[in-house]
Amino acid sequence: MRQSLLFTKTRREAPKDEVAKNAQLLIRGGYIHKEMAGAYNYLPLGLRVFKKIEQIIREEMNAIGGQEITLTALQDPAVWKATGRWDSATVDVWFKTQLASGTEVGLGWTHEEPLTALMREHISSYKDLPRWVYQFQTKFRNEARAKSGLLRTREFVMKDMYSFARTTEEHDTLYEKAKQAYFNVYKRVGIGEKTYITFASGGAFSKYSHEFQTECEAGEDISYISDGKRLAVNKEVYTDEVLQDLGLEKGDMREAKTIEVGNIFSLGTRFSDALGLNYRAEDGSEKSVIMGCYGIGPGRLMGTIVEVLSDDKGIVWPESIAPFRVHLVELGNGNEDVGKEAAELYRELTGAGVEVLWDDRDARAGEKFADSDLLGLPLRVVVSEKTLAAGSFECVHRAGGKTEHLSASELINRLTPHV
RNA sequence: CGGGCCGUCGUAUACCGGUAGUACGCUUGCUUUGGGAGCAAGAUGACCCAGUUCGAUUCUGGGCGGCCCGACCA
Repeated sequence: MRQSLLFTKTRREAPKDEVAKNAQLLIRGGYIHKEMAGAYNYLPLGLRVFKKIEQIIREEMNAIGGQEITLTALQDPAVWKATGRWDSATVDVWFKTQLASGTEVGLGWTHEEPLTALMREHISSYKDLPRWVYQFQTKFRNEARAKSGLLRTREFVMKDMYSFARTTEEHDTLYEKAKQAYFNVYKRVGIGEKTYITFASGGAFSKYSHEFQTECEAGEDISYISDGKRLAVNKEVYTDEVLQDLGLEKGDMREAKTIEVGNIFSLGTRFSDALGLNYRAEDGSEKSVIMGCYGIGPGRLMGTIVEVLSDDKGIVWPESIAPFRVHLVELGNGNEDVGKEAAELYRELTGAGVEVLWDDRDARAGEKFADSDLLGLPLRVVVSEKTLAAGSFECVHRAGGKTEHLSASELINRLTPHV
């Protein structure tokens, strides 16, 4: 797309009320806009990144058999009362409101209850299991303190998946598959190396839950990482007993700040029993469905990626989630030939299926380069009188800064898959 | 939820109990053109409500909003 038509603009300075690096850079780049504390709007560039992250997650969930749905944000208190999670003393993040009639409703902060109730209509036999269901849906959580930009907000989209199994053994195989799918997601969005599966409190339903924690100074959590075994233990359960249970030695663990980028739980029959989600087994007996839940917030993931990968000049997007792969920077200074060359290259690249942001603005080189660094697209291709004279384009990789001089065909060859 | 700090053009900042200044951005013109240009001319601002005062953006109180530390965080 032509940058001159993009309605968002970059800013030289970050707003004073944002301290978190992810919020500062994303706001300066025009990716997001803060609506209020803990609530951010996604602007064109930010939405493109968000959608790409969402799509990667979607592909990985589909790969293990997930079926996508969308549940409502408006929640009927009845199902929550059945599980004891309607009371605000028990769950302090509820946003509650009323219908015009005075009937109380809640804004969903998670969806075990409504989905479990819904599945009663569709699961009645062992033949109906196992199943995976997931959604990308807006959650509302009345956090006492929103903070750290996209890392902790009051309104956010979450991919929440739920598994339904016949037995704990079957559940365990589903759970392991989900773990692998999650690893795939972190790897594909560029933070695989810094993300560790982490043992955390299992709550009332099982001994442990698993978190995916990404090592980062901006993190709210403290984890103890075993580099040798590539796993971690959340500080909340870091005891001698747990270490022994997991076969870990205190001396092999190092402390680090981490961001929780995913969390998966075994739910057992906590919800199926409370809401009556049962199935008829082969022997005719009535049994409870064994459930699991699996969450990732694409927005928090986006914030984490900015925290982990950006440098002092701006954002550094991995190719898989960059809003565009190529930043075509035209330094024309009114030279018509440069403009023509840029237009031609833009046509060729987009024709080859490469996403290009074309900086066709009437601005000086310094400003364009600074903006380009800030926006952080993976490859900057400069077209100018210089490159015209040289007969090749200057291509600079945002990550690492490597510069190459390539012809149009070499560039297209590089950017498109070979058949 | 406890504690602290803060609220001034679009953004970032300054000063002041008596005409609110600067930088970037924006508009117009000229020059400039490979790392956030220069000159000239413009437009745009005190969160809300009360109180003190001849006069409040400034002082006091309350409200609303924001950030930070802590607590909390299926």
